[in-house]
Amino acid sequence: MATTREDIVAATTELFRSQGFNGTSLKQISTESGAPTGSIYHFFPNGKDELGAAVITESGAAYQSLLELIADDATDVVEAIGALFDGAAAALEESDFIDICPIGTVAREVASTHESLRQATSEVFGRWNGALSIRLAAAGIDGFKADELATTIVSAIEGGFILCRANRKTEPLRVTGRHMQLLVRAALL
Amino acid sequence: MATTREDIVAATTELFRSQGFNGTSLKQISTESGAPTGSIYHFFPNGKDELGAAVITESGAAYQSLLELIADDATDVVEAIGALFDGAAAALEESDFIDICPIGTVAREVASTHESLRQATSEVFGRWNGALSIRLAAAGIDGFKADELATTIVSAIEGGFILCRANRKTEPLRVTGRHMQLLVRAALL
DNA sequence: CCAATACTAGAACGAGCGCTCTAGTATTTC
DNA sequence: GAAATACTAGAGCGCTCGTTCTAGTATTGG
Repeated sequence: MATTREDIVAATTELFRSQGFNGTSLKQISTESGAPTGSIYHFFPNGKDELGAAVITESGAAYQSLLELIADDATDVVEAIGALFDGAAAALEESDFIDICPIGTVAREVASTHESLRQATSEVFGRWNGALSIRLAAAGIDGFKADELATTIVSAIEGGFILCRANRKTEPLRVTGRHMQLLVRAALL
Repeated sequence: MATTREDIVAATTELFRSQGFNGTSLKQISTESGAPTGSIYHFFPNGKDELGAAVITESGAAYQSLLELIADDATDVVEAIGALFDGAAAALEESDFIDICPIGTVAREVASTHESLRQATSEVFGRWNGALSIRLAAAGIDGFKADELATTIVSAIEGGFILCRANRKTEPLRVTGRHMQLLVRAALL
């Protein structure tokens, strides 16, 4: 059984996915989560900004766990990259192209206007980069190259979400994933 | 001398870059463009949605011209890709990380809620893809492969903007650009 | 069992939203 | 030069925004 706080964060995460930060109102969050305004302000006294930061940090950690699960399940790092992009594409299709990463959306919207949120997104991306980088390095890629490759892979996933959502097609993520596999394979030689 | 309509579109484009669609109010657009509300509704009778679509279509065309200029200025297609990403990175830094592509931001925000805007973003991305694809094919890459590569390149640019903006660093775009050059070079062999 | 704390509940606030409307001034067209 | 059209100007509409506030109910600790 989920706590009220978890309900609020979960509902907000879902709303951020399809409408972003500015497009989501506290009224909607209250309705979708079943928690009244008072509860939202009880758990997040600084209001929407604080709730937004929690959504970014916590959903960022959840994505990272998923990423690590996928990676450690694959037989090699090249297969892992493919599974990552194909998994994202499948989730997107299943949700009628709603289920994109909310962090990239919020980063674009508010990086210039809400410094605390910008920092939260930056930290999450940094951690993803680290998780990917470590696994690429473990597969035999030089540390610096691994870090650069991880940066490109995160960029490609986030950009892939944009094209998939705009076109209502999963091809961009799948195609981009295959190109990322190619880059990793080349770095392994 | 710019027309009032051009002033409105230009001001809105600039505001979308830093705050997105939902984060930008008509009041701000009026103030920044110098045009009163009446003028905005004179040129865009269907209001904010119609203005938003115009911003996407017109700034999309402007970016495409820039892309073609850069591409046709370069000695080869690999150099062109590098110039594209480095140019984007430089513009970003010069503008204190505000000057990202507004189209990717709007696509993520409103693709599920404003069908007309989603279509506008899809068309723009399609045209960019075409412009890139033609040039990759002209350099000797098989047509289908060229199209796929173009998709990945557009994804990578848009995703690169996210990481750069979140981290307030230009490295992600530059690193990603070098990786794209690598992919193109590999496809040319 | 009672006091303190945690949490729920939602009405109400001022501010700002997108949009409409009326009235005005330029500019064109015949 | 008169009539029609194009555009400017901004006050004001109903509504929703994020936030605050008061009052209530559970839950906990001594």
